[in-house]
This record gives sequence, C-alpha cells and structure tokens, in this order.
Amino acid sequence: MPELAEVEFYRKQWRRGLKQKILAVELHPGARIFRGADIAALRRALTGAALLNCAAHGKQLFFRFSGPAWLGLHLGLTGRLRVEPPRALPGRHDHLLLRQRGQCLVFSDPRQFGRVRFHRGRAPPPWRRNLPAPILSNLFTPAAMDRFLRRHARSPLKAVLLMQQGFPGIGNWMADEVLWRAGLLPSRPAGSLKPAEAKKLYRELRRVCRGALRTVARDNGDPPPAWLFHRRWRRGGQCPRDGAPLRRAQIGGRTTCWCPCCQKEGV
DNA sequence: TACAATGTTTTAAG
DNA sequence: CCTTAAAACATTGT
Repeated sequence: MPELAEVEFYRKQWRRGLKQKILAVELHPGARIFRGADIAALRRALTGAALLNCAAHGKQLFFRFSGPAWLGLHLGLTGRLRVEPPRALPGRHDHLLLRQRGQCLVFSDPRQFGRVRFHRGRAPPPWRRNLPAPILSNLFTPAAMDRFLRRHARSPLKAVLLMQQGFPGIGNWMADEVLWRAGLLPSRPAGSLKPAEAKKLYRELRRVCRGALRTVARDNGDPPPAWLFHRRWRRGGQCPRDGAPLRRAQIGGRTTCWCPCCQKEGV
C-alpha cells in the first residue's frame, strides 16, 4: 500500500499521540516485522516513555521517545498505522500496540513485509542517518537526479524510479504516474534521456509528489480524477489523455501500466 | 485454482 | 567493488 503520500497519512495518525506517555506496549514477539529488533529492550524503553516527535522520510517513519529511544517503521506492502480507543483489543494482524491514556497507537501488517526497528540513545540511530535527498527538498536537484539516472543507465526508467536510494517514497503507482505524465516509456534505458526529457521527468516527478501529498496524505483519499491511477488496474483501462487502451507488462519486476500513444521511445 | 498485489532484501551473474 | 535481474518473503483477494 504505502508510498510517499500514504506514509505521510499514516504518520499523521500516530501524530495524535504526540507529547503523551506510553502506558503499555503490546506486541507479538514472533511476528516477522520485528526481525532483527531487540524486542525486550523496545518494550522496556518505551513503557513509560513519552512520544516526542514523528517524521516521515520517503517510505520510512521515525518516532522519537523520551529516554531517549527511537522507533523506525517501514510499512512494507500492506502495513498501516491507526489509532484506536485506549482499551481496544488487537486484531489478527495488529502486531504492535502502544497504549496511551487517550488512545492506542496500532501498527498492523497482514503480509509482514514491513519492519520495526528500535534504537536506544541520544544520537540518531544508523538507519536514521545518511538518508537520500527527499524529492521535494532543495537537495534533490536536476543534476543529482541526472547523476542517479546515469549511474543506472542500462536499467529501465521504471526500475530506477523504484530505487529508494534515488527516489525515496516513489512506489509502483507513482512511478507509472510520473512516466505517463512525462511522456516517457517505462522501458526506456535510464541513461538514454535527452536533456529536455530529463527536465520533463524532473518536473513531473515533483508535481506528482506534491499532488499526491495534497490529496492522498490529507485523508487517505484518491489522487486527482485525471490521473492515470484511476485507470491503471481496470480491465480495458483507457488513457485519460487520449483514450487509447493502456498497455501492461512486467518491467523492473513489477506490473507496469502505460499509454502506447503518449509515451514514446526517444529518437 | 492459480496468480497477482501501492515493497524490500538476498543471491547470483555479468 | 559495481550494476542488474530474479527469487524469496506471507497473506489476501480475484
């Protein structure tokens, strides 16, 4: 599920627990999402601690607690964060519950591709440092994007857009949306773009991120009606721009949707 | 039934 | 050491 904007939406769910103490931590010790994490230390440190800060970076979520202690969450493909009444009972896929006075913060993930990380100490944990430049930050420059594209010059554009080291927060539907709006075939080698094409890719990339944040992150709703998003899974889906039947294929290991009419091979 | 699903990580090959 | 591609992970829904 979660790409950039959905992750931001889920961050805002748990944000409702800011400044409040964790009265109890409940978790499923064997759950796969805890792989590699020190569960005993997590439980010990967070019980009685206050949630001081929350931040989203691409698809990653960071929560800082008094102590100090850090919780890193990745939602994988099916992870969600929600807020329940204080005494709510955990459902089948609710693997982590942080009970507070006013509410209970819940992390659920049926498929468990998601992940929980824990770190104790004042300094930010290793997994919180040296993160790639956020796409909407001023560190994400056209030159930086071009460098990344050239570094993966032989891979299809679609696959490169999915790389979190270069495009943090971009996932399957956002990548298709960006390429559709930029008029670029997903199968184009990333190193084959002419300057004008790279410029267009950059602009549409930022536009899609902004648009998704404005709509999806607000209330977990849908992107704007004219976006490819609404047609891409539909059988017999048509291009919102020219009505041409959409094509689908596996590119970069993922199902990819594009319009053969307005997304062209370079000269 | 069999396959695919808004994602990473590991493994292996070039 | 770097890039690239494919398989693996676990569960649900069509």
